[in-house]
Amino acid sequence: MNELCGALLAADTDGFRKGWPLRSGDCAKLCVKCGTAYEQIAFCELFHLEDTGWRECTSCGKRLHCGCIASSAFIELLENGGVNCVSCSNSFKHDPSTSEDKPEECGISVENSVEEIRSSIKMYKQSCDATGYDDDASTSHMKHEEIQTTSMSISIYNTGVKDVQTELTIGLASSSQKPAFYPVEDRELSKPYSSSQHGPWAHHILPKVPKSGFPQGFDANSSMGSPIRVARPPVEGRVKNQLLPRYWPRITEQELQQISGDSNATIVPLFEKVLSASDAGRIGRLVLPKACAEAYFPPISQPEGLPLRIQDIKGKEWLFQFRFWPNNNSRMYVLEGVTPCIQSMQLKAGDTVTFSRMEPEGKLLMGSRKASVSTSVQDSRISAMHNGAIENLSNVNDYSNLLQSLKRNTDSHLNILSRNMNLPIGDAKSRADSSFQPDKKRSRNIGSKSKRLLMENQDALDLKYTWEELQDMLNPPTMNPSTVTIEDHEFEEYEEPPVFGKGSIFTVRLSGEQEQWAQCDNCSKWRRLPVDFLLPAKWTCQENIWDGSRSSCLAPDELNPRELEQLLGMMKEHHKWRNSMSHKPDQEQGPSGPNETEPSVATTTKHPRHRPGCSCIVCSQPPSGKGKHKPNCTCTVCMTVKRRFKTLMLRKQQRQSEREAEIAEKSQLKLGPSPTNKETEVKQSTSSSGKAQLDLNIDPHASNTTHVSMMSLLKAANQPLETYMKQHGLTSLISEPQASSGSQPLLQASSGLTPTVQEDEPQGPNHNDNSS
DNA sequence: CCTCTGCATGTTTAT
DNA sequence: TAAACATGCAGAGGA
Repeated sequence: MNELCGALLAADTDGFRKGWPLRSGDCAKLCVKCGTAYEQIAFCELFHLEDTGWRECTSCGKRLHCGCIASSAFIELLENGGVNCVSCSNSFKHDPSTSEDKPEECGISVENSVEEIRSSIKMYKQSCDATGYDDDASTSHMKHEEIQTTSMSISIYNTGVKDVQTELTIGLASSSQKPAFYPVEDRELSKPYSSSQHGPWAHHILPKVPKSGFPQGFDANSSMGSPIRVARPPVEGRVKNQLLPRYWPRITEQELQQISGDSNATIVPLFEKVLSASDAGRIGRLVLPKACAEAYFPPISQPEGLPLRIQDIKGKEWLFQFRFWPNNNSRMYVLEGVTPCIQSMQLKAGDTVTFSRMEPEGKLLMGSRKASVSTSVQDSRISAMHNGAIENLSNVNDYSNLLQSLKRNTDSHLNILSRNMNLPIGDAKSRADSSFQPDKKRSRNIGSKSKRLLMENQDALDLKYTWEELQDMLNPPTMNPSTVTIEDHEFEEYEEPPVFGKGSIFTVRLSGEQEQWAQCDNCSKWRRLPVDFLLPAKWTCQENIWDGSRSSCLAPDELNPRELEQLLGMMKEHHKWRNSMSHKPDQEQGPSGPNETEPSVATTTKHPRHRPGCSCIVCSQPPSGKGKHKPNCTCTVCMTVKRRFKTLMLRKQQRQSEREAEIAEKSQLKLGPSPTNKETEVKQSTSSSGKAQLDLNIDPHASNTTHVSMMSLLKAANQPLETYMKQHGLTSLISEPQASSGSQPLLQASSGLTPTVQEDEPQGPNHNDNSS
């Protein structure tokens, strides 16, 4: 039976398609011609139920039959032990012991009292009277005597609360005479999924539109911003299933008016598609969603297809070739010859083309929407939210949070985009706009299909963060680590995970002063920071404690556009340089540091993985000479050094204890010949080298230390590092042999302006020698 | 050599 | 895992 449903319901009969929200195939599951009931309800008039339209009984696993059950009220009922399916009227009383449903028993079917239902219906009717909304369409199908069950959705506007749409879903189970009423006005707002997938406007289910335009009672100039109609397109023709939401037309009032012009024609939005790079490219082929093509365009049996006339919003008629390619036993529909039209509309990848149909003549119409419209609408809605314009929404806080989260994500995305693409934030925003899609699918994976839109050139690819760079962004947790040994490798173990620090840019002024630049996560302005400041994952102007005049997002940017461009250019060069370094791992740069091609970004000269701000033990070492930190300095760098130094001391003591225990054990046993000195040496060397692979804190003096008490170590660890080093005649935390071996010399940046840094990583085979 | 055309293929998404 | 879709690509044809 199901296979007939879509086609039959598509018929313009009995007013089924007169009402906008209640359209054939939406909630109705009866053929309007024959009255046959169909069990499958692909959709309810609730939005976003396509993935929850079927719901299994939590006890028996039996599938219930109405999309309405996805509403929170219904789920609640379900969880309370049972529910009447508004589709088949069967009630399910769950018996977990038998895992069998008992249709003959009525479960908790309806929570709303009859009075509540009547009241709501009355409210609905009053609303219809007040707004002129004609409910014929919603009720006409009820005239069918054969109808046993159905459900309908009613959208009510301005029912006492300004700009708030109250959406009611009424399920009628006529056979059992048990109407089920589910107020679901909170549902959309409380479901992050909804908005993340379809944008914050997605919950607007607009009632019917007599012609073009929005229903009476809907304030197009309201603080809700530009009204966008998001409606599932009609189910008709050969479409077997509902279209994917991403193709649902989001038509603005302005667009509707543009399309319809002065005519009295009714505009039926069909579908829309975000242009891919291929679509917008010169090849002139627009790939049509299969379901849309088969649903709304003329049927074609030959690959050659047929010419199709489509009128744009300016009234200009375009002739395209609508055809298909055989593809994997399927078809791929394309509209050929769209380049002139695309160019005429000045569309590019990321923009959206919309397809509508003018009724009654059935002429196909083509509209477009620049990608930025979506964002601006979103923003306007956000600002509306912030203005409290819809504060009466019951779940406004959640919704607002959601929107702000969305915006944050967007901004964050823009920041990354700006950073990665070497673009001013405005340009990045522009590009992001072109790819911004509120669909869950797209937001879920920015780097997927939209990647092709975002990263169009090699430069952008070059600017992706490398794994090493990401490592640099890992800020160490604040807790002291414990040390675990796994297969001879020692690891610092933190209770808290490391966090990603924010990326930043390091520069050196002509005066020799080092600078770090970071971008505010709120306003995207670049702020100057101390070079040794470890950026957290998120950083805003408010945290700019070093420059009171720029500790607010309102403060002007310190960089003019040209300087910003230079800064980003430096970053780009820096990336390139680092990439080239990463491709030549064995090739060390000379002691003079970076070559001519290296930008003036201050980095270590020997190891591209390190830079000022890096938290590794080497980079954390306070700079010697000029700018040396004070012994009691509590800056992040010094604290990190102290912490690691303490770890080092503890580990040294532990190792010494182990060694002593081992010797004691051997001397006790005396069972076999003692290993020769050489063997012992080899053994220790092997063991040590094994650990040294990952040990950042090897103290070369450990082997010379005969006995160190824990207390003395702790004492040493707590005293200023300089004091300790002075007492032990140390000039560096790195071993003297290491420092003098020539394989890992102390290095200065070419400019001599970066902090003294040393490698803390194994650098090839020689590394083991240094630590043994 | 360039463009067009049709198909193939890899990627992403839905089920 | 299958379907949908974006895009690559080889061959044909024309400038």
